[in-house]
Amino acid sequence: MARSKGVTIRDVAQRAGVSVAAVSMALNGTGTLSAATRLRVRAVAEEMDYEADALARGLRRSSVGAIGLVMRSLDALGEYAPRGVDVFTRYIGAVSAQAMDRGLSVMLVPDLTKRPTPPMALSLDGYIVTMPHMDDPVVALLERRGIPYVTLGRDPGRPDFTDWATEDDGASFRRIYEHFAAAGARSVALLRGTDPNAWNIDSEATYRDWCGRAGITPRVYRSAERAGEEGGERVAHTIVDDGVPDAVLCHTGRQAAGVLAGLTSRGVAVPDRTLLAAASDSEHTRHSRPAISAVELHADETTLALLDLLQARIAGEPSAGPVLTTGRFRVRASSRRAPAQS
Amino acid sequence: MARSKGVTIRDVAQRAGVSVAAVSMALNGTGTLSAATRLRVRAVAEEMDYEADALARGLRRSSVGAIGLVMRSLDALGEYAPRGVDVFTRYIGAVSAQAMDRGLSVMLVPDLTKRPTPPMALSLDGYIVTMPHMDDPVVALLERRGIPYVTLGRDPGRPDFTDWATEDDGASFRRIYEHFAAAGARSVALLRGTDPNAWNIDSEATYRDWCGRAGITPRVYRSAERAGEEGGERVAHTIVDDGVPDAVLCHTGRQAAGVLAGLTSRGVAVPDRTLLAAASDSEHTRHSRPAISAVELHADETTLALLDLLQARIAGEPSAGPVLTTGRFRVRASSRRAPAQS
DNA sequence: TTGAAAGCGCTAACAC
DNA sequence: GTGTTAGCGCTTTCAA
Repeated sequence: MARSKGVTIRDVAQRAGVSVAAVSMALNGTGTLSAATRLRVRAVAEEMDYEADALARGLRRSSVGAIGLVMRSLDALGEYAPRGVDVFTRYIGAVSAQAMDRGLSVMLVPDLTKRPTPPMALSLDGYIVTMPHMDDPVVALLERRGIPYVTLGRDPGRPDFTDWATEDDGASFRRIYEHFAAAGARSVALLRGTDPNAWNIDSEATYRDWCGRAGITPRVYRSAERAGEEGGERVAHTIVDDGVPDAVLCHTGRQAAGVLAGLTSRGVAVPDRTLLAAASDSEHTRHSRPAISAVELHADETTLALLDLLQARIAGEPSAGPVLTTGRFRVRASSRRAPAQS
Repeated sequence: MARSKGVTIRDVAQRAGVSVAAVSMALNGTGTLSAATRLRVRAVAEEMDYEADALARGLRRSSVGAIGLVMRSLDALGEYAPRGVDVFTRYIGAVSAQAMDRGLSVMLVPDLTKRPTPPMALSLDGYIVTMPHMDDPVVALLERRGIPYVTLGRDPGRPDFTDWATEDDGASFRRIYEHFAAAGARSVALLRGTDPNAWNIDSEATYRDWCGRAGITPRVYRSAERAGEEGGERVAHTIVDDGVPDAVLCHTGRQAAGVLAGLTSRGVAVPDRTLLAAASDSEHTRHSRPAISAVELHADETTLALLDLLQARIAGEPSAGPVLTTGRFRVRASSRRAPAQS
């Protein structure tokens, strides 16, 4: 339907009085054609508003000028547009925009292993997989099919895989702990998610490591990402029951907002009694009262690296990864001792 | 490359001991096949992890299960990831997410008329074009090629075209003017953008109409969208030179942030002396001091309508458009007489 | 320097 | 019921 009115290579050939092969060569700059024919064919093609069909071309070349983006965190969430959570859409936007600048189109694809498989999924030139899980089936599928891919965040199950980039979460987390410590916090609790990705796994490790150095007893809580604010709120009660810590760090903005609500409802003042921060930003962290300190996303640098890595992979060049970019912790009222407006 | 390892329909046919046609029929549920063969073929296909090549399939069917999204505002901006402006990425996210739920993939495509044309662009099943311009070449191209499309925001040059949806901007603008008036504003200036799209054109008309009814002399200023905050700041000076109005409404968040800066630098206090609001939200409106009142984007409802319209168009059904969804004006400190924290 | 022809993997007539 | 075959629009040998 979409391609019904298309001018084909045959039409051009006929009009130019040459063979289809000549047209193909002329337009792709391949083969040995006289400059004259080449020029004439190009003129005719231009005039006829001819545009090679990407499908047919891809069928031969097996390259369609488009890459896929699959966001595992959203797949896990079971919801592709969670309210107020904008980190994901920002990644999508950043990737799409930068890919465009390279002449690549980006297709957002849901969990590749779920049926029915999105039609074009297996025909794309390559993939960016965000936050792959331990033994991620999507990664396995890509691997099995020989489709080039890179990941945002390392693949926790494959330390040897180097085609990944991420913001330096370890550094961000440490900065937050130090910020807490500087404000006098002695006990710090961590609320992490349950997706088995590097983000959760490595961050807990960073936390335990830091606790070890600081001589603090680790207190790790968990709440599924999909439980959102409610999950955070539930955990807040447990935290209070276990004894109010001086500071709480939550992985997601939604969790942090829930924890804030929970703590407040139990009479625990933030930031006066307990400091609060989130390791990823969202509408929730920005608009809570008090606003919640968080690591702000600056996707551009990371997605740039990812595209570089992916293009190298597609071209069959050796990996230059992994790439770590800097995260930026933004201090807001929730972790400032002298409360200020957001 | 990407498709190198692929199992083809022939492999399946051979293994199942049937013809390729039988496999095609079995998997697509078409033709007349005995239940037995159908089942057996399916089993074999499953076992071999066979997945039909979308390219080859599309070549025959001319339908690839993917739609394009082209954002004219970003094309005009010349920059696909403007800092702090998240309305666009939110649209992208919303569309992608909802399309996924319908088994459609979304491909973000830059200006279709610019060379080189994104390879897959002309092979997609349909398009969503956001904010088409007057005599938009992208729309013309789609039209010429017979590719179904719908638009976010009406096509200003074609009043008869009905396949569009948008938030009810007219209502939003009127609500803002009334909000201004209720706060005692007598003179209201408008700062609009220069892209020749419905958003700019209709909003100015709404403004002039409202001024007429309210007996206010219209004061329309313009600043190119791509001029961003700087543009807004420049205009602020002109506005002050022309005489400080009681209120200023800016089309974009970036413009509003610039106007705020400009007014402030000239000693005009917001909101004490002059009220300020923006007709579209962004990081700037949310994080300025004072925070700027703005129409918050709730893309879901609108994108839902757009997808409905597009699917109808693709299916060749009659148009059910246009669709108007409700915008939501969020009052913040910049337009509240008793200043409060953001 | 050019053209003819063989497919890429698939679907849909049309035979058997 | 099932298989054969003719393409979809393109690229790419291989001959001419």
